[in-house]
Amino acid sequence: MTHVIDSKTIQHPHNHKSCLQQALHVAEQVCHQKGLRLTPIRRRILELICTSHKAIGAYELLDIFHAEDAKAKPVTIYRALDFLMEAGLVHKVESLNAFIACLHAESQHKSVILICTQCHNAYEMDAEPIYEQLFALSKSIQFTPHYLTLELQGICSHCAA
Amino acid sequence: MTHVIDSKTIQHPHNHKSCLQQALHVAEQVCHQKGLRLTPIRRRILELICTSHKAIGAYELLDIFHAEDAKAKPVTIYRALDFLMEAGLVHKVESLNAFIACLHAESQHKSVILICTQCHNAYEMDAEPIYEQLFALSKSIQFTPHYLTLELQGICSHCAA
DNA sequence: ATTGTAATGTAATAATATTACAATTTTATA
DNA sequence: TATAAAATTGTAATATTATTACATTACAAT
Repeated sequence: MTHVIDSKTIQHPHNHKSCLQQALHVAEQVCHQKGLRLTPIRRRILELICTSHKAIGAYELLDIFHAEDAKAKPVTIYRALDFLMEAGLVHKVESLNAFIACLHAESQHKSVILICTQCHNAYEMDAEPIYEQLFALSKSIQFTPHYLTLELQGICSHCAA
Repeated sequence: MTHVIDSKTIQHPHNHKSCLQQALHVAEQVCHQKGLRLTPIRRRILELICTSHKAIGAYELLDIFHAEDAKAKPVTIYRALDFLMEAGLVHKVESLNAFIACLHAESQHKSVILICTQCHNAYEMDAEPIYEQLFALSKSIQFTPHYLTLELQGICSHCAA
């Protein structure tokens, strides 16, 4: 598998096609199980997000999708994103105002998002113990926890090497 | 101390004036120590942020500040915010695109921001052990950690009661 | 006093996200 | 199968958040 490399868009070696297949397969299953409709637009937006290992912005998605479907408008993308996030298939990276696919959508969502500030790749790592501790800590001061935003910026192993 | 209460702006009892004095005093110290200039604009913006226990948006700040200084433009606010964040006096709440004053600016910044989704108050709680664990965890997979975004949404004790 | 640096003024615009309402498609069921 | 209800998509407009570029002023160091 070859990768296009430039200063702004570094792709580390990775079997991209299979992780896309895997993600879409899981998405189908999750939606079927939850009685949700993974329509062509929604499926395609998910595909586009999966195809990038960087967090991708709504208007980047729009640029790509609009080339395939001239009717697409900002709200087309945001609706699809809302659906995909609601379904747990996509996460918003708040510190980037951008979106990543959730590669373990079928199970828990107690993860930290690792963001490389050099190559801009972003990926999730399980962090359930962190959630447990923070939730416990917050309950100890009578704060009822609902949703945790947990994003770590740094330099990934590929870029450090 | 009396408080104005409405459905959108709940103020829990709190000695606001003293925490404002305290924050400004610390800000002066921090800036002096670091050789930074807390100009009137910067000081006033910090004051406005401190005066709210909710995270406050840049354009909310602009509305208030513009009434006092008709020359104020968006970039006036963003410059002051950049300075205050750089100085460690203010934090951006990424999940709200809004800003809070750091009430322990003189010491460490390893905290979690607790955001009440009912009254919208936001405050920091020390979470150093969480930082240590996450940093250790990320290093164990050769990810070099630089900056952590840690924000917990939920219901505060006042609102739960 | 002079000069370099930092801060502010001013205008324009970019980037991100939402609202409102109409049209169409899908689903459920009469 | 006809049809009503619900969900999805189309379309336009606009709101919200943030930045860039360049001119001017104030400050600090010599």
